[in-house]
Amino acid sequence: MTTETSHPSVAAVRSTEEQYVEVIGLLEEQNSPVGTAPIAENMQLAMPSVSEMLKRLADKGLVTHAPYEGASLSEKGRMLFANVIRRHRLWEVFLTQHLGMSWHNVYEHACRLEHGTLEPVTARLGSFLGNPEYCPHGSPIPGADGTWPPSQGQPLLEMPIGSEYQIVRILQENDADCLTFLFERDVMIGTVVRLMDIASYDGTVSLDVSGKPVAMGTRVASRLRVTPIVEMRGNASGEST
Amino acid sequence: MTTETSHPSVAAVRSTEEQYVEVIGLLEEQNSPVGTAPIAENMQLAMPSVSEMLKRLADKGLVTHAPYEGASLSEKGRMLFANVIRRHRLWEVFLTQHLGMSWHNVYEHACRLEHGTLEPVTARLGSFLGNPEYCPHGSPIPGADGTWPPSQGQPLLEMPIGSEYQIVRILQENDADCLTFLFERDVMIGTVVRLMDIASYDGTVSLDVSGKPVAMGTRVASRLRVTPIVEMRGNASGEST
DNA sequence: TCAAGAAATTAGGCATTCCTAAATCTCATG
DNA sequence: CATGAGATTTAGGAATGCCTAATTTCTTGA
Repeated sequence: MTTETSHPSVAAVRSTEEQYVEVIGLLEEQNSPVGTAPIAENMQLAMPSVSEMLKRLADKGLVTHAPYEGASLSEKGRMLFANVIRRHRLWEVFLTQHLGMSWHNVYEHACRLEHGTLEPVTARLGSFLGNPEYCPHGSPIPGADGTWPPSQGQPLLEMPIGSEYQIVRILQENDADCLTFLFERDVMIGTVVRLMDIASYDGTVSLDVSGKPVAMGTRVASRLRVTPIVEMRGNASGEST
Repeated sequence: MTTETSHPSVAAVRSTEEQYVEVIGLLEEQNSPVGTAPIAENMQLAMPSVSEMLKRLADKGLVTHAPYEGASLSEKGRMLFANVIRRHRLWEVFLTQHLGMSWHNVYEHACRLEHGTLEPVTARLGSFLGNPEYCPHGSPIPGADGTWPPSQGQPLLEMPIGSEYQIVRILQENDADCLTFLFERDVMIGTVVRLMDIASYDGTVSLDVSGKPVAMGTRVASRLRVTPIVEMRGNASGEST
């Protein structure tokens, strides 16, 4: 903190590095440290490319990385991560709320915009949007100071069968195919679903989405985060469209 | 037009190439073809870097370039140019009108955003902004089809002395120092100025900006484009702030 | 315990895009 | 028409960031 940069987005941080930090940070939310393979798969790169870059990120102090043991974001890396995610998710909010784009395909566009967004624009974009705390997929948006709003929702698969829940978050928002799958079945943030069954054989999950049956595998279902809905007789709640 | 891309922003056009095309296109508005030196100066690069890239842009069919004779955008290059400028200036409008940024420093930010903006976002951003025809510096914004609105204004220096004019365009909006110079003297789009004098000795231009005298050299003054104001007695017109 | 097999790294290359230094071309002018 | 200044290109090299192929390390089950 001597003559160092105060805003990670401004200084000598290459756009490629930001992308790596973003992916590593997101993967680390699932399990840490992150191996080379998941990063390579996520970024559609060959493993040696990732291996090499991890070394360079470690040199820059953005990650800690002992060979054969995966990578974790350093303190500096986590600060950059929060900043990148903030930019990313603010753009997602802009793209959906103001440009009318659909939540299931804004990830890629936000990804492209985030790396060209310097701090003055980030700050003003935040104000313009009303400093939202959650992105269109329900994930938290770090504040300008790097603090995270609480994560919302509990895993749908851990909830008792038979009750109704409102979807408040869909994880792994960078998996476009998964989001499209859900989008086409009207499963999105705010949707009220009733958990009908989790098949003991292969784990297939059956939902009722405002009267329509929807089935999905555990891989998809495990990404849904919900809050319980208080059951009211005679009114199945009114947030379907 | 066989299996080619229809939108230049999407396909195999590198962001670096877009920047070169943008600079070449802008410089070509002053005089064509454009030499290696002005490009290098504008992009803050060494001349061999430009020379080499011009060869590569020529290979890609974006410019025509015979050695020692400067470069001009090809048809394909002009299409890309219009598209890049469209994205650039739409972002400038967004940054000033919606994020409240000042017209004199949005160029750089728009420059960073433009290269990450794919067609769906460009189209929706255009609609969101009401498909404006002019950027905050008064330059025309090409439409989605690549057609340009007419250029506005006439050179201030070609106007008769003593009359009032409204500034409708400031050229070379990528020259931040020049824009700041003007900004600090309240000379901007919409400002009404009276042309007081053009010194025959060194060409220094004297203006009256709502009662305040403002002097500037020809290099700056030659970038101002104005429309005449019909003189009305007893009302010096009311657009100063 | 030990040998697949999976995961990760090293080795060696390539494309992009920049640089400095040196050579070359153009053009105005004496 | 020769020449020197200035513009431009060529030559040679470096950093980034990706690749394939080969090697090394880790893990796990027989």
